[in-house]
Amino acid sequence: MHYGHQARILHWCTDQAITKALEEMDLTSAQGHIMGYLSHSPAPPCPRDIEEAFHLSHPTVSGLLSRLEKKGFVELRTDTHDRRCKRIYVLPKGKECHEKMHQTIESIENRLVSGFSPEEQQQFEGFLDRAIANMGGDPHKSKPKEEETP
Amino acid sequence: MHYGHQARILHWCTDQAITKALEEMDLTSAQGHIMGYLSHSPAPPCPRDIEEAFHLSHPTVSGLLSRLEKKGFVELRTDTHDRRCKRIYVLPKGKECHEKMHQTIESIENRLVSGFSPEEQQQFEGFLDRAIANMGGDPHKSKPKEEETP
DNA sequence: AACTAATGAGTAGCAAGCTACATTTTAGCA
DNA sequence: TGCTAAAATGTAGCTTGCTACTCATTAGTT
Repeated sequence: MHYGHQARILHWCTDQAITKALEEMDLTSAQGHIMGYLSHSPAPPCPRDIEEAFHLSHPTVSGLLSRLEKKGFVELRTDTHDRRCKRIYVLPKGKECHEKMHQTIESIENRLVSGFSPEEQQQFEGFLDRAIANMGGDPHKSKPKEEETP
Repeated sequence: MHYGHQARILHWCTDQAITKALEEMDLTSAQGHIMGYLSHSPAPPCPRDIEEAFHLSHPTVSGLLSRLEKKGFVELRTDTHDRRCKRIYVLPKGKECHEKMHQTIESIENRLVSGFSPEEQQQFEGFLDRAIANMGGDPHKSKPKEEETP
């Protein structure tokens, strides 16, 4: 009867592992997640896309991008068609660490469920999804079908 | 294959629920957890105990306690026998919210696993514990028997 | 008894999260 | 066309987390 605490601890030590793996690339955990997102984006996204993907607030994303820009991982340029928007371009320094980041995340995911049978992995994932749904769910993931009923 | 992300989301939305439930008591989530710990302590603990219980750093606990003291929930007094230590005393305003906090935490835990059968709850707890152990474990919980071998 | 170790707490300064407010630009409507 | 509403970003100021450093006090050693 302390699942909330367990979720907190699990998130905490997973984040520790990510932090440790990324620090040699001069990236924090939060910055690394954003770089991972950028590496899978077909077109340069705008800060708003980051906010929605990670459910973060405007100022948080703004600060993260400023620091990533200051370190030379990305560059922000105003969109030509909509001067309100900024587009996030990954610079060569940012592209260098794509593969390493991908490997890092994958190895951490594997480590988390090492010793789990395939059935247990499936059960665990199902339990997590049900618990998340019970708590209100991921607000940016649970409304994919609202446009079908105009 | 994204358990780390699920753990992050589960922790996030659980914390949202706690934050919302506590804000009418003028407590943040972090402050509420500390008040909960204090309400179960037989003797007034020192900041060091809080650090170990929540694996937080000195300055974090220092800041949290200052804010709790400024709001009138607790009072810090220097220990009579060891003048390095501070003792954390819960003031009347802090005691008022004990029961409500306890109910809040309990109802959130129940909500998290609502719809789970008793067997599923047990499995889920076991999976979480195994995943935590895989990631290195809770560093302040895994060394309880070191004093038995002097 | 005196010197050194270790321990508890505090401060400075940073990253990352938030709300609330301000600014600029676009979109839509009269 | 011009006025207002909405959208994207930015800024100010807060809480909460961290590391590195400093200070006071106790404990241990000689």
